[in-house]
Amino acid sequence: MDDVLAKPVSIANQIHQRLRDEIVHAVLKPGMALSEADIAARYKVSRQPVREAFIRLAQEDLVEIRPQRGTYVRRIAAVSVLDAHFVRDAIEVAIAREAAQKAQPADLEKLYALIACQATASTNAEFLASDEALHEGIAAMAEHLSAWRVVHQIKAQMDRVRYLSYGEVSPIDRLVQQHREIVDAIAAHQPDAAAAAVLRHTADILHQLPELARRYPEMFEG
Amino acid sequence: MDDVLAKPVSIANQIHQRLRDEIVHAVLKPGMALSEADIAARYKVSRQPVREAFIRLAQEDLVEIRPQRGTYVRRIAAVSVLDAHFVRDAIEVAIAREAAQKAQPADLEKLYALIACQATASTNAEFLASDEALHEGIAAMAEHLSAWRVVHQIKAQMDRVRYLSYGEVSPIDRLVQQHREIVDAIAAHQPDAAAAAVLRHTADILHQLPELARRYPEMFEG
DNA sequence: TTTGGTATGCTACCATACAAGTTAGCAGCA
DNA sequence: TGCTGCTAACTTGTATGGTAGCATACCAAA
Repeated sequence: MDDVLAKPVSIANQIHQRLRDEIVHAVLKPGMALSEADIAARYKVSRQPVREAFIRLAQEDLVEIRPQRGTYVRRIAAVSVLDAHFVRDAIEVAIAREAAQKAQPADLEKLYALIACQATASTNAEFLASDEALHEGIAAMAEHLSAWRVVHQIKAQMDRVRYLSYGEVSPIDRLVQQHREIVDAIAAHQPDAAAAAVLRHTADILHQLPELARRYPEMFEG
Repeated sequence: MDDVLAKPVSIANQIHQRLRDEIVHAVLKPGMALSEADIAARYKVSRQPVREAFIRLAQEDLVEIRPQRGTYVRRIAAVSVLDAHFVRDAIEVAIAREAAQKAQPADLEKLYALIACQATASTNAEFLASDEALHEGIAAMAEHLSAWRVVHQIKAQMDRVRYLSYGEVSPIDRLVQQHREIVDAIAAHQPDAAAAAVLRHTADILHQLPELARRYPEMFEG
């Protein structure tokens, strides 16, 4: 299954993807200063493609460009996570409802395969990758892939928090079980049940938020 | 009421805003080729800020950058409009529900003022501006402004169609009436009624779509 | 007529140089 | 000691030149 955004051709695109990953995975910590010149030197390229990568990241709200001052990895705003959650819920519930109506046996098999894959995932990155693939698969089934692209972008804010919380708060088994409930409801062509299952699933991260903000205060703003 | 994205400082930002407006208002027609050099010459600036504006537009799906080939105003894909509609519905319905719960008298006055303003609008641009202000105001009341930012971006795809259809299909009076029903439901603190009103409102454009695609085939793809 | 190679002019992409603004730090003075 | 103001070292923003890739037109050969 190809990634939803696959065009790693130009240098600017490559820099963008790498920086995006590093920010989402919290390798580049919130609040950290990023200099065009520094990144350019690190990757042995000129400032120009780095600059263009920064522009993309800024539009995704992952960095903040302060003119003539510097570019900084955005701190995680609790309100942003809440709003990201709000938007994601709205879209994914709608997607799940349509998926429940359009579900085909062949598609369902793939989803269950992904869930099985999750259950045996050994690393957080591995789990989150198949997690994303699952949600994307559901969107594909509902024939709303470009709606999923919106979620994908929004999700970056939440994923930063999820990487912080790996193994600390949310047990994998529980998430896998929630996934199973979602797909079961879809397979049974029950839109309401699917919507409810999605809500239960996405609600989890919100409960973790206050604890995480307490534990990693320097990564949050406000 | 400030616009949701107000930072027209750098040349790149100014170029971006102007081009965005011209694309959304269909001054720059779908399929038209945009050259960095041409735009730079038109606005008497260098190619660099134009290029950065193109990058922003590409991320908003308003232009398509084909490396070493050219940059083109995206044709309107019917499926994109459908998906834009899908996402917008999902978010705006959720916003309306929360607005219905959090509505304050002072906020409601502003909304009714906007509706009155719409009823007397003489140009399409004027109407759409206050239309946007109304929906943004509802989002502000629901305390989900950043969710509205997502809608704002998505909406660009639909607005291009709306500008095509001015005066031809959708009578202003009808839209204003729909707005009134939405705000009435919110004022009455009835989430379900508000959601239903929003759905009725946003459904209109979908009915216009086939007719518009028939009338302006060169602006659509597929 | 059709096919294939080539020249030309276009494009976006990248590197480099310069400009303009901000900030931190330190020297010097009250 | 504490404040003021300058300087120097950053930052991003803009301009410009050169390069590689693609498309078209043209011409020659089959």
